[in-house]
Amino acid sequence: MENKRELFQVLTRRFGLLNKNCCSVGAVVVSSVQSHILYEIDKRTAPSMQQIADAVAIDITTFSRQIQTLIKMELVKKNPSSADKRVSVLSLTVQGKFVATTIDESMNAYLEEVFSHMNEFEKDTVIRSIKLLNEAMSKSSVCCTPLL
Amino acid sequence: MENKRELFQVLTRRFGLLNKNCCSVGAVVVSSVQSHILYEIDKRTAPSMQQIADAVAIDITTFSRQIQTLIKMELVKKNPSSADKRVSVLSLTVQGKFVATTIDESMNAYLEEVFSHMNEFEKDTVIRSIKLLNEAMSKSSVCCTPLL
DNA sequence: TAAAATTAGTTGCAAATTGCAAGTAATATA
DNA sequence: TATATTACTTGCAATTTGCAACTAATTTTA
Repeated sequence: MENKRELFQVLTRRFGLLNKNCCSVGAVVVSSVQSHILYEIDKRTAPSMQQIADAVAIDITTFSRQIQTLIKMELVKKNPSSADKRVSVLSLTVQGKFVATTIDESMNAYLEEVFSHMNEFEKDTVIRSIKLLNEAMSKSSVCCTPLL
Repeated sequence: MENKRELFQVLTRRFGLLNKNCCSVGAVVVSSVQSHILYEIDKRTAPSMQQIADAVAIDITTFSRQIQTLIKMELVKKNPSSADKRVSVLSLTVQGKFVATTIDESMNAYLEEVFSHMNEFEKDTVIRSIKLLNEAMSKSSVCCTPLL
């Protein structure tokens, strides 16, 4: 029975690092939180602030300010919803879409490179395992409530 | 061929969250970076500042200040090395050791809980996959240098 | 249907975190 | 012995963070 935490500690650190370094596209430099935000906006249709804030699991006040920054950078647009005037609908600008896509491509390229060190069988196994893990984590009662 | 990035994005977000919430032990609250630092100090014998800073991949100046904070919190001690007077040797205080151990236990407990949603075979497969992934990532030429 | 409660989002702090540039002191190199 | 390198620290200055307290819109409820 090996030390599971060690394994995950290393893995998450690597991904943290990767996220940190992923995020400049030409002259545009986005932080890793910002890249997550772009990613989630891109994935959804007409999402609200709260939806994205929940998806990336950051405080709504922090999120509000991050969006302000992204708007200044002309990567994101914010429009009042006609259905509910409290709600702001988020979308990517053309540039934002480009940045999101470029980051996505480079991340996938990186993952391809990583997987190139494995044979087909290993590759499949690893992918399936990550899926299993994600499912198990979402079922877990412990995650994301204070642990102690 | 599914979207690998999506899989990893979700996984790392979950672990990020977990790390965020992991880290209060009684009255002592440590940030996730600080818990990584404690973890790495605990793992090594008589490590230097630079060694730990490299291990957790943070800037040495930021690290220097984080250590100052941890010393004020009485979780870490710093002693000049007798072999090389430039070097500071780090160690955990009794309290620091306690905090590190408690966090480690709660993380492992969480992981056990997550794995409890799987059968033995799946469990083994997932663990083996994480190992494979870590190895592949360490072989990668792309990781941790600017991607674009 | 008017008052009360909830929801979405924004600001004002104040603290913590970050990294670059420039420093000191100790050691290694030429 | 002079020069470079290494280990670490400090001075900024910018960014990021979260809590509390706010506005405005919508729902609930009595």
